[in-house]
Amino acid sequence: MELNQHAEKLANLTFSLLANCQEKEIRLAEIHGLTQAEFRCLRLFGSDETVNNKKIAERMNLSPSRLTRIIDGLVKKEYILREIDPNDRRNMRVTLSSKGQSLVKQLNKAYVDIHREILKDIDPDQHEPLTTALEHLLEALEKWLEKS
Amino acid sequence: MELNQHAEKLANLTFSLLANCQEKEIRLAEIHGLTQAEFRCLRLFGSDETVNNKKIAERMNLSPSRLTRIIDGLVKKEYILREIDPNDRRNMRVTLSSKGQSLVKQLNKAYVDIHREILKDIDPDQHEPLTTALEHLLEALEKWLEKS
DNA sequence: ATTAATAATTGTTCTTATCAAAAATCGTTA
DNA sequence: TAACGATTTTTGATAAGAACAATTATTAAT
Repeated sequence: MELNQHAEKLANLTFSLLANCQEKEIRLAEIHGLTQAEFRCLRLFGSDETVNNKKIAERMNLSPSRLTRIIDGLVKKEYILREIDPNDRRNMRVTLSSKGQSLVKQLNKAYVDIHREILKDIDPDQHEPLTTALEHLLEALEKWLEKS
Repeated sequence: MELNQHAEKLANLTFSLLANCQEKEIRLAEIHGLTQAEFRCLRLFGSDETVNNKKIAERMNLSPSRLTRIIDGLVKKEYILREIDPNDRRNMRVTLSSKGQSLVKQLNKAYVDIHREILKDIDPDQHEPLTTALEHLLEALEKWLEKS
């Protein structure tokens, strides 16, 4: 009864949130002259991390071949560097260029700024419960995805 | 200080939630033999609503021409009916077939079921704060999108 | 009665993404 | 050490997703 109503409300909320978050990502990517895929790819880089093509593909849930082209674009735009891994010449060592690093830093900052603005519209007493509840939600969601 | 940390945490959370929710939608669509677009389209139908092509396109943030093809698919799969609006013969009256209605009902039920399962993993005391906080988050997000 | 405006469709084109095949390299084992 | 199998990336072909422009059918307005 209570549970059902909350479940229903939660379902509608996540549905709307999903749509709005997607819209937000599109806007942010546009602002920086990147495609959504490029934006997501950069966003998944730790600022001074070195990974190979396949790892990124797994993180992004895309095929390696798709990743090759996305990285092609980011290399052409000079946001990332791609060189053969000397330890295993089958691998590509993909890293952020300095230009890429500063953009990622800027993107992360903008991303956090937006959420700070959003938090400003919410009663500070609710900040803590909001984040912890969302953590639980994420955890539960991941668990559901695993078993299905 | 406090605000910054919460903003950062919230940014990471919504980022991960977005990815997981997208994955969840993909899974659900697959289960029912629908494309993501078709799934989203059906999900946007009130169970006994009648709308025209353009309205749906606006709701889904897609072009009318794209919508024509999506609806083509759903008509072929016999989930919806499409007929000329007698009041204004330029319009198409798009409605759910009985088959479509039961599917939508089923989809909604499954959607709520998932969230009920998720809520089961969360302390009941947190259900109320979670939903209200999410409502605020959604509101604030919409406000941000409007002004940008 | 003609012109302007609106809704849907069709054809074309671009982007996004996958798959299969090829090329390069590595590890293992006969 | 030569050969075979496995792995990583890339390339080419192809399918699906989406937008845009042009077309058709209809309505509204002057």
